Amino acid sequence: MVDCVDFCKALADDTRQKILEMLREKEMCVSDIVDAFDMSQPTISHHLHILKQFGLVASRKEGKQVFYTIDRDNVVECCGKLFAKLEVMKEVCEL
Amino acid sequence: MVDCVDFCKALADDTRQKILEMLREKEMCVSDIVDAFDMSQPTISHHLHILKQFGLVASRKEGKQVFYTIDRDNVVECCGKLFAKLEVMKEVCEL
DNA sequence: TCGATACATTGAAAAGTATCTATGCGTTGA
DNA sequence: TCAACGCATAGATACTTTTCAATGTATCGA
Repeated sequence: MVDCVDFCKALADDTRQKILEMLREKEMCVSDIVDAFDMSQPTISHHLHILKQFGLVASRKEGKQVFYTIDRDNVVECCGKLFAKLEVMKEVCEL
Repeated sequence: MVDCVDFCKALADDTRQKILEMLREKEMCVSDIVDAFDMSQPTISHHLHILKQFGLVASRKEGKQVFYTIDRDNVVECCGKLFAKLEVMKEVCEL
């Protein structure tokens, strides 16, 4: 679905990688994520938008809050594509 | 060695991903790579510099030419780190 | 219905990146 | 020794990205 370059662009930012790490653990709403960073809410929303646009996260609205989760299936698929492209699948899986 | 964000930044460009794909096959000198793109030689050198800086490729000088190769060990290590960070190692290796 | 809350969007400024032309530097062959 | 070749570096420009303050929108409770 998403191509490898876009996938890497989505990951090419420290804040976004940290957000993804947090979402590994559990679903989180925007304000929870904002609290974990020293950044404004619009900035976090911007990063969430990029992550969603490239399919790395999904969102769900519940009342006033919007909850984000990792779209694990798509992340797995993109990682697979990337590894195949770099021809390192075998070696990485042997790590 | 190289952190996950830098690794992704190095990969977050179409030209650089294509260069890496070409280098999967065989070692190549700069002018060979330049010939494969519709871009100036300095632009390609710029991309090679980024790939090298972040440890994705290595270079070797031979006379007037500089040959580039994938630094496969480091790429594998970075991919492993990234997968671990995203906690998708298991799923990707089952693809 | 109104104010407050949670989040998204807009617009602008600053920083970063990709690309080019021009130039520099090392190597080779004449 | 000099010209040509292969590549890197420098400097400039255009584009993209990150960030913020301000504002908009939907939802909830009073």
